[in-house]
Amino acid sequence: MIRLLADPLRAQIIALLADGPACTCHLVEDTGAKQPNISNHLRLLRDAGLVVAEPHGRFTYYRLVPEALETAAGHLTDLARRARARSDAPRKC
Amino acid sequence: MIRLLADPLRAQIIALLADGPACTCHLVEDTGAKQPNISNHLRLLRDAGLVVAEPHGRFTYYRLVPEALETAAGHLTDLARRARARSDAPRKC
DNA sequence: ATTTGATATCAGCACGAGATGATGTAATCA
DNA sequence: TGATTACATCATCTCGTGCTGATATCAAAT
Repeated sequence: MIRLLADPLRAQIIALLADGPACTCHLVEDTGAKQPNISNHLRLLRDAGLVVAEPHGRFTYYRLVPEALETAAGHLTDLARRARARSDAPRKC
Repeated sequence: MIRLLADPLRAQIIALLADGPACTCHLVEDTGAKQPNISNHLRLLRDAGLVVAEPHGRFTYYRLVPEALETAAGHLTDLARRARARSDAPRKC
């Protein structure tokens, strides 16, 4: 799921959504990317549970799911913790 | 830098290194990937400061840098925190 | 000194992911 | 109803990135 955070445009979308829910047109305007492109990325983020879509009339608001980001963060923190704990246990060749 | 954690093979390398420092041959053996491939990935991880190389004779031990992972984790946690704080401030269309 | 083994580097290729244009759908407004 | 707006989906193309084979380097072993 961290894989999704790698793409620059997706990272920008997530950063924008961190400032509060926004609809597709906002993201298109702010990023300068074409609308189908944004929609494609939003679909991936939605499928991964990183964002949720909230239809409001003909607008679709997208909202970040903090828990998903925290799960990813926890994964990285755990790797760091394990690395520290086993830092003095190199494998033998 | 999170970009580097996206690739599956690099993620596997990092997971292996979280169990303690290991040399290239270990990673080649454990992942089943070809040696030049592993070396290429290690180079990228090294350039990004995610791992450090420690030459021991003709072996090269690689060690995870926990601080780098924690920095990435902190970035994600911060995004989650901001998203929570501004969750009820949707932009107007 | 020669060989062997571990690793790094380089050039070329192949494949997949992102970008785009065209089109479809649904909701609002005239 | 027809027109317009916001968004989603589809087909296609391009281009970057990872993978590989060949080769170079350097250290230990013989």
